[in-house]
Amino acid sequence: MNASRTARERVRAELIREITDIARRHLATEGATGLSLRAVAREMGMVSSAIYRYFPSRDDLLTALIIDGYNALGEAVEHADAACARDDFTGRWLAVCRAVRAWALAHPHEYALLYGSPVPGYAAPQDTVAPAVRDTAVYGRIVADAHHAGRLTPPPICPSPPAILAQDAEVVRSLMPDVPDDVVARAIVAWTGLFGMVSFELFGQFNNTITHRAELFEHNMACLARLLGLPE
Amino acid sequence: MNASRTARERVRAELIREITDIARRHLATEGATGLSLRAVAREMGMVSSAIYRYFPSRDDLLTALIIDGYNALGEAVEHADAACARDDFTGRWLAVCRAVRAWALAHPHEYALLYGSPVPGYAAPQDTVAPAVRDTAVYGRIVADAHHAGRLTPPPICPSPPAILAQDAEVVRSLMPDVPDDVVARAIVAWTGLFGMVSFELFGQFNNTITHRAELFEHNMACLARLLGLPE
DNA sequence: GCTAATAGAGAGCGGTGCTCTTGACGAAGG
DNA sequence: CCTTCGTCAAGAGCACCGCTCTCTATTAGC
Repeated sequence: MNASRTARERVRAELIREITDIARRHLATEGATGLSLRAVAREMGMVSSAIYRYFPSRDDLLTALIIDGYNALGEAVEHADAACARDDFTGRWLAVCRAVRAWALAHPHEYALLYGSPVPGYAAPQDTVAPAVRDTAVYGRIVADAHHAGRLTPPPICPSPPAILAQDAEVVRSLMPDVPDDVVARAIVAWTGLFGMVSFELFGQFNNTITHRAELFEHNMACLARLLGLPE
Repeated sequence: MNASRTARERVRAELIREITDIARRHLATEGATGLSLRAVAREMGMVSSAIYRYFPSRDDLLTALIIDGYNALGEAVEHADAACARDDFTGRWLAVCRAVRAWALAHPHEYALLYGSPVPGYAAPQDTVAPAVRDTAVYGRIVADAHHAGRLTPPPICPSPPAILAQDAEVVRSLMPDVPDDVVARAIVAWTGLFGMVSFELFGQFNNTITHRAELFEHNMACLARLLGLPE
């Protein structure tokens, strides 16, 4: 009875898995707007209406892919960080940067889904927020570790953040505990700088201009590391 | 004969203008994927097939909107820069940053079209590249002006760029003449940082985290100014 | 074994981009 | 002046989309 129930559940889970797999493949080749429930159903030998037994709408399928994407990126970032010596904070930051860029280049459409223009009419449900910060959590840990090890020497060039940002810093501190406001602010600069760089490359802003993208990326991330206060 | 020909051309130009106006309004409310030729035609009291006399495909209409968007953003940036004292280089940089952010917040869907995920299957034709660098050209002038005025003091924290980037720097130098490679590299860091920040805010990455976005933006752009070497 | 839940199939609605054909109109040339 | 030719709006139609509804067959649980 329990076994039989799980039997049905199992085939259902298997079908859901197959749907998302096919959908992810379609996403990778055609992009988000080219993802169609009917095409997925066709490839599964199903009639289109049957898909709705498993995903009540196209947006729900998209949500599943988004969550998968955040988790895949987060996992890649976690692995990259884990492969570094714990006290090599600059190395950990650079490893995270490279992991983000590599994953984005390998999965451009998924990256666009996560960090590109939001799909109109689509509101990210609450289930996405936890996977969405997996990569940021790794980054926050690096910043916090470096700070607590006394290896984060703020460059003298940055102004100190206005007092009003203290509230927001408090929220961000859940990812990088016990770090002062100015470090939080610089951490945001570096983090947005990383994704600005990756997005520019991936979304075509470097076309006809930058050819040595890996080298430029490496150099720019080193610059941001210095701005963040990481040692050389 | 010439007058009559221009008469026909005139009504044609007027219709094209009306189509793009309506399309831009639809784009602003529904976003790029919600832009439909049929809806535009409906609003014009035309039958959908008639639109194809003026825009051979949906992508061509999109291209027109993209060019308009680049020009609108470029114009906003040019005006913001022009309103500053020529030798207030930091002020000019900050004015450009604020102009980009303000325009993006006012036209989120157009910004997404320009700097968000590329529309799948859409390749930007060559006509878009000139308008696309209007804002960057303004930025390049600021950097070059500051450098030649001797007001660009490179912070000691940045590594110098690898020699291989010299080729790409040569291309970038068409926008900021006679500027050394290391300045070019830092200029790219700041520029991608600006758009990374705007994109994060606009694409929802700051949801549930950052509330004082204008203040954070201001502070971060000041940080990037210092990284760039601009005076306080 | 019977009942109730579940899954798939099919038809259908309104929408999309795009193509092709048809008929009307206006401008240019004999 | 009249004809010819290019332009344009219109309509029908194709293949696709998301999504809903109904009907039937299967299956699980009592």
